[in-house]
Amino acid sequence: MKEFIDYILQFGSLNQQQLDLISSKATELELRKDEYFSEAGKIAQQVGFVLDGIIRVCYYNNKGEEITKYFIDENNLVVDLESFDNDICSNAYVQAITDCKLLVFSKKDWKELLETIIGWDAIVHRIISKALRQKVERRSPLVSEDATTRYLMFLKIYPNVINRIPLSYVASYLGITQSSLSRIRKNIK
Amino acid sequence: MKEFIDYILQFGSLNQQQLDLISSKATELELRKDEYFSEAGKIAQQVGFVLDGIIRVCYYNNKGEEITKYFIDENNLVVDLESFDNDICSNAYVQAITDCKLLVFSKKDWKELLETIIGWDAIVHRIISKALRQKVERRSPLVSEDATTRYLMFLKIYPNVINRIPLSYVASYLGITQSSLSRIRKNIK
DNA sequence: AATGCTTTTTGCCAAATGACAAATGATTTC
DNA sequence: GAAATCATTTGTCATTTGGCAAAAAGCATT
Repeated sequence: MKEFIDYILQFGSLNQQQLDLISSKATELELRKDEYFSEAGKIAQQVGFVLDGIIRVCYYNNKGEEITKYFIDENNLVVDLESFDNDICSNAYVQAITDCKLLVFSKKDWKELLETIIGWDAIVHRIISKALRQKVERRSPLVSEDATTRYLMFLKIYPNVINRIPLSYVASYLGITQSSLSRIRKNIK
Repeated sequence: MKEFIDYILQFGSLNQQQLDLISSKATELELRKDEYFSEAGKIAQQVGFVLDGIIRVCYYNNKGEEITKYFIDENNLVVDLESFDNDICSNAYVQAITDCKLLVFSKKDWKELLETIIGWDAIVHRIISKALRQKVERRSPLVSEDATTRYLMFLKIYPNVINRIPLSYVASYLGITQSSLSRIRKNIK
């Protein structure tokens, strides 16, 4: 829980009472490797915070290829925002790719907190904005780079991820094939 | 001006008095093809709204290649947000790539409006969030696609742009060379 | 219409990446 | 610890894309 409080307080201040109220709504959730946090075709019902483990968000393009949009590792929020906010079906899978431990908030509790705690929605706004900006900054620049550079950029952005997840997921994030990535790694070492 | 009011009102409601106040702070700005709206190394000082013309945002990667991050066409906001909000030097050029007509707000006026008009900051929040989401949705998916598909995706996203700007800018947006793009176009027709 | 300037297309070849299959290595299960 | 399963590496070849330079096309100015 401390991790989550520290995380929040990076984006604004809240008093102890407010923090306690937020804490009281959080429950722990464990996900096994390969389990889904939320799924395409369903409406996202919860907000999570990754205490331990790695999550990925992926979808299938119109050629049926599985594309990993991004990874979420420890001390980050995980929520399928478009679906959660607008109560619409998601088109993405949010999947644990290692065993994970999360804090979760139900949609009901989350909305109540937003209405109850003064300043909380401003903090959430900042958190979401930063997450969106990160998404732009992280994957878009890959478009202009060759496969080797993409891999090196990945290593910089997710330094704690590479040894914990299958190579194929990294390849599908970078937009290259698994065998290309394998060869690239051989050349770098 | 009407265009801008209509744009705003998509994101929330304001009364006539509030709209008038906003309008009173806007000035018109014309940019000739190739002129900059804001530049790398400087601090963004204004928010713009494109009435006519096309703008692009670009930067140079560490190989010195010019990369177009995105285009902004009519009836969209243009602002180097990171720089504008945090008063830090930008690393991107915001450039008119056709002759442009803009509405602009000075930073001072923009901030005053945010403090004065109830609900305006919520609207701005929504506008910015949508713009960020668009950026994620538009360029990131290109990573997973081959050059032809990238070009087709570009045509869908910016249907009014292709015939008005140099091919080289499109190529630098799609992460392919100009000659490849030229060949791809030949094959599609 | 001739001139210069910019943009786009094309040709040629090299390099990078993909597709597919097989081999190797790692991990889990019984 | 043998078998089965899954992940990674490697081989071979085809395809795509890049690099570079020249030609062609388009545009503006005179």
